[in-house]
Amino acid sequence: MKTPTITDVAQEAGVSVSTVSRHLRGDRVRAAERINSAVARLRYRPSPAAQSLKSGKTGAIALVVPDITNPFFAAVVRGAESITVQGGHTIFLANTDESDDREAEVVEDLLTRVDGMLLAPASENNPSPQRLADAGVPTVLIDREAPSTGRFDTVLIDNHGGARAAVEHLLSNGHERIATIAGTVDSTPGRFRLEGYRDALAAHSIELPPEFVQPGGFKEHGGYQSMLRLLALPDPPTAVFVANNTMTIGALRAIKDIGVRVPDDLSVVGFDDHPFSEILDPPLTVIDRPMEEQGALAMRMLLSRMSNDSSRNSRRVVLDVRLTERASCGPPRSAPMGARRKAAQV
Amino acid sequence: MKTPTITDVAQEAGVSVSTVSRHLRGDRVRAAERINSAVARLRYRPSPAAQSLKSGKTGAIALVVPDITNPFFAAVVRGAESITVQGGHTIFLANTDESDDREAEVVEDLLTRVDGMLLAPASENNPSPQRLADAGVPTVLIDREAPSTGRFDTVLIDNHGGARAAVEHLLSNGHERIATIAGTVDSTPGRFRLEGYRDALAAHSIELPPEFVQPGGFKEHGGYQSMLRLLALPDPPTAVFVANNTMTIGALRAIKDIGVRVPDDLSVVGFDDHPFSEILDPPLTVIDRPMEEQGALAMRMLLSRMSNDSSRNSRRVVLDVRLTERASCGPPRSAPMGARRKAAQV
DNA sequence: ACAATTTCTGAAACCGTTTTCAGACCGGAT
DNA sequence: ATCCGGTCTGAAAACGGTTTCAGAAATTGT
Repeated sequence: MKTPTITDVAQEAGVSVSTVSRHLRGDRVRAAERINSAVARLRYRPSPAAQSLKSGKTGAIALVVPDITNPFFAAVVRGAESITVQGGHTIFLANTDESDDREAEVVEDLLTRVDGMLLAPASENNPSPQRLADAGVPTVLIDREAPSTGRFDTVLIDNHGGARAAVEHLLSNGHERIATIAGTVDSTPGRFRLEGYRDALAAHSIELPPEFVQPGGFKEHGGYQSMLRLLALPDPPTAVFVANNTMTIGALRAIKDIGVRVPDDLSVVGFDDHPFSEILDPPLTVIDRPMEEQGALAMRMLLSRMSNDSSRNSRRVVLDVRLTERASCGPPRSAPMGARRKAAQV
Repeated sequence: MKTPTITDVAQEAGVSVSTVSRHLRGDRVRAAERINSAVARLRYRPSPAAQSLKSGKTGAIALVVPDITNPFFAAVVRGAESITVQGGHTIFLANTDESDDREAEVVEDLLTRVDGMLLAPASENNPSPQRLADAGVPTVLIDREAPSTGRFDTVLIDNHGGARAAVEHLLSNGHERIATIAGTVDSTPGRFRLEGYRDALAAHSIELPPEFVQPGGFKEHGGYQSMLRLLALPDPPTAVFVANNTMTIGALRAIKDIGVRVPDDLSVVGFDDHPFSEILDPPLTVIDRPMEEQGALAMRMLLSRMSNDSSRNSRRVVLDVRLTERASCGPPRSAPMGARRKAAQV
């Protein structure tokens, strides 16, 4: 009934604990057969607590994300897992709900239980990465940068370019009154996607009222509220760039509630694909990116950081994004004919 | 640079390790102040490995689910977390991808690292629960039963009743040619939802060809394939009950690809709500259930099982479901006028 | 002021493993 | 037969905490 220890195995096999231990770690040992059968008979499993006390290693890696519900992070998890299977590390997954406080708790707790951490910080002025650095826990940041940038390996995507491509796409459809529902501005993707939006408009010398930038906080409810506010504007936008997938769900719900038609009344581009994007009516045009690869790459960098000399310079990788065109964009209602024709050709 | 140990703290504070330990566990101690400041100065954190080696407890609880991407399980996680915050347990989340093999690995690995486990087994003939019982790990099953049923605390929902309600709803709309896209039949929800479907039809003395039951394996791709097959039938169904949310996404994609209209050509009822259900066109009618509550309840049962005498009889809780009516159901194309009128009244 | 009682303290044992250190054993060469 | 190098072995010392135990210090009562 009680969990068997290595001592029980040794006794059962008639050897010393040292011999059992050695056999289990792979050394040649004369009593190999007897030990094997003792292990099997007793259903012995070494205690991770004892092992990690001795070795200082835990055999685990933490993966901390702001929102597991988001298919993007789910894909990151899958990507990371696919790499780790061989490495023999257990993955501990944790959710912070886009909250700095929750993240601090989670990180503080996991700190001592893992050999390394993959972290997507809730915001950029978040102390967790610094805390991890102080504690000497190898860390790779995913999708979001840290205050003391440059000190951490980081796997980003081209947020600025993606946002810009989204807006350019709307511009090429003849839109000028283009609004955005932005994420949390103090997170990397939130900040850069907003900048990309602004730069694209600036490049075309388009100036818009400040209400055309609505904060949505990366959450569905925020997307809903923001879209309601945009549609309530006296002179509403003809197109909207929504800075992530969950906010897009909320935004579309608002659109549906109000009774606005897409793309006739309003064109929409989202950021990050989602299984539902294709079955919407109309199917959603989005900025897409290699999600699983982002997770896999981060895990590879972490493993390398954990095994190799950990003082090598940190790397900052930026992956490309691309526009997946579906049917949620068209010419604006009151567009000049030139733009209409151009859009029709696409 | 090296992680400080309790010995370092003791030295810094000028007391013995025992005193430090006692203070940290809450005993009254004279040098409390000095110890506190030493702890702060050294940034000391007790080693979980050492603690758990001594105590036999790990302070962690595992939560193993077949698919984190599924908003249902995401909600369960949230529900479970909301309970555990006070209890001071860390949650380790793990994903098995609906695979018995992967689950066996994960469970085997987590077995020794946690004090208790919340498990949603991939299938009913899965050895993991037995393994956990043998190892003496307190376990609560979520949403799915185990082979040696009755030996485990379990939190289920009324799958049979839900499926039956879904089919009754379609029947009351005048449908008779009602198909189903079933989940994995050797899992609890898969099995009972299929039975509920069959019993509802039997109660109305409706007999249907075997092709009207399509296996979808709870995955999106399966839902897609199944729906394609149903629509390719020489005499296709006028309504479909899809046994979970991810398969519904696939099914709707197939419907869209083929060009069938909902609900005009085909009525659809899904199982489990999803953020996207409302923004679909038409919005989806589904069987809904208290997801977070299911997770919270399971966690409460696990904590009680872990603290109280663990030999009390096991409990099996079944939560109610309810039909959330939206717009994806209508009378069949060729329905008799009576049914049309009846449906119109709703 | 002294004894009886209570509170606090440090030394040491222990949890289950890995690893170092001598030494036992083996086969082969002399 | 003896000595040698190389394998293989068990005893014992860690790893970093908690807990028991006995004794020291503080508190109380007289």
